[in-house]
Amino acid sequence: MPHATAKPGFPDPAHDHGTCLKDMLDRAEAAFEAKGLRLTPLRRLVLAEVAGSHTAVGAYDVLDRLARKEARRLAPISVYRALDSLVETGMVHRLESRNAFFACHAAHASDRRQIVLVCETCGAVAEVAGERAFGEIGTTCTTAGFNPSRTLVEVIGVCARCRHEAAA
Amino acid sequence: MPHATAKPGFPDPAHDHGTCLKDMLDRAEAAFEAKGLRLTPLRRLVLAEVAGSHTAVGAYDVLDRLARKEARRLAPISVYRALDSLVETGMVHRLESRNAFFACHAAHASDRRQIVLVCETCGAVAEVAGERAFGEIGTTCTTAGFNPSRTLVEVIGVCARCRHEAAA
DNA sequence: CGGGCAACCGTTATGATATAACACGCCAAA
DNA sequence: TTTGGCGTGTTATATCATAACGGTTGCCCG
Repeated sequence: MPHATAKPGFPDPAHDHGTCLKDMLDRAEAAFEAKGLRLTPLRRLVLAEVAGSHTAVGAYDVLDRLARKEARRLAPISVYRALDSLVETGMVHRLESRNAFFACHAAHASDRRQIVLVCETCGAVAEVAGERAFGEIGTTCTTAGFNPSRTLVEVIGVCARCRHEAAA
Repeated sequence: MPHATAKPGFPDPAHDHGTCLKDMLDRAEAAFEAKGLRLTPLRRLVLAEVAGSHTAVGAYDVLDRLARKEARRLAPISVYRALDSLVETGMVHRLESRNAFFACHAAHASDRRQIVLVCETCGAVAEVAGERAFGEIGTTCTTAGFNPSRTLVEVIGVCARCRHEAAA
């Protein structure tokens, strides 16, 4: 059973990230198509940078990395525009608590009910299904007479792997 | 029954905000004392600005308002330092999704298990108890082998009052 | 065909949010 | 009375994000 993940959410560090990335690009192709948008070379580059790791990256990180690879330096706005399109198509999410972006490896539905886990040790970001938690939040909102349009759940902590390493 | 609130969470617009503010300052006095910190004039001013409404305000909003009232202009860092101390004592929370700050009118325990509701129409911010939701999130984290240290739940939507007004 | 529209990107400039680094005064505890 | 932590001022800088305008491309549709 190759590439098995011990726990849901965080990736095994031994996983084949090349495959990971290729899958992302395939899904992106479809997602852009579905929205009548184009997955242009620029967007592809930005997506590749964001999806290059399982951590969240800032827009200017993307900018710097691309500058190194591409020899030309993009304007910040270009990166933000690319990121906007990637967020809009659901390929990338924004990590609000850090003003940063991370790739979505899950292809979840447009109604995102995912809990975002952020490891403060290794920086990895994972999404896990949060149906029950989101259900409770919805109930609480209803009780308060509040009509939610967007719900954000981000948890900062330590992932299983880092905790085990710390114990060693 | 004066000053009754129709729904928990959001304040009645007719409530006596002067009392509200005074209560805050009293609680602040105690909270700073308890942490061995001082509620200095500067911190008091910043708290008063943040607590002046039930909406979230940016650090530079505070800065601008104080500049108008005080005739001198503080450096941004001074406001941020004051805000840091207010956040540390729990008098003010940060609204991560907006890079802004709001006053905490609840005196909840240091382990904050509150859902933050943000009305996108009137800008008001309310906190409501989220025991069950936080419980579910905790369970999900455990399942994922994740050890949480800080959990953030922010819901953007429309409060009861604004919804009723929109219907009119 | 070709007019028009929407998406896309470049360029320049600016706005908004946040912190680094260093100096000094205050005050309370040793 | 020395010392050490807290609080603030000052200056400079880092980091995050968008406004406004112009030009190109691709595609739909008359």
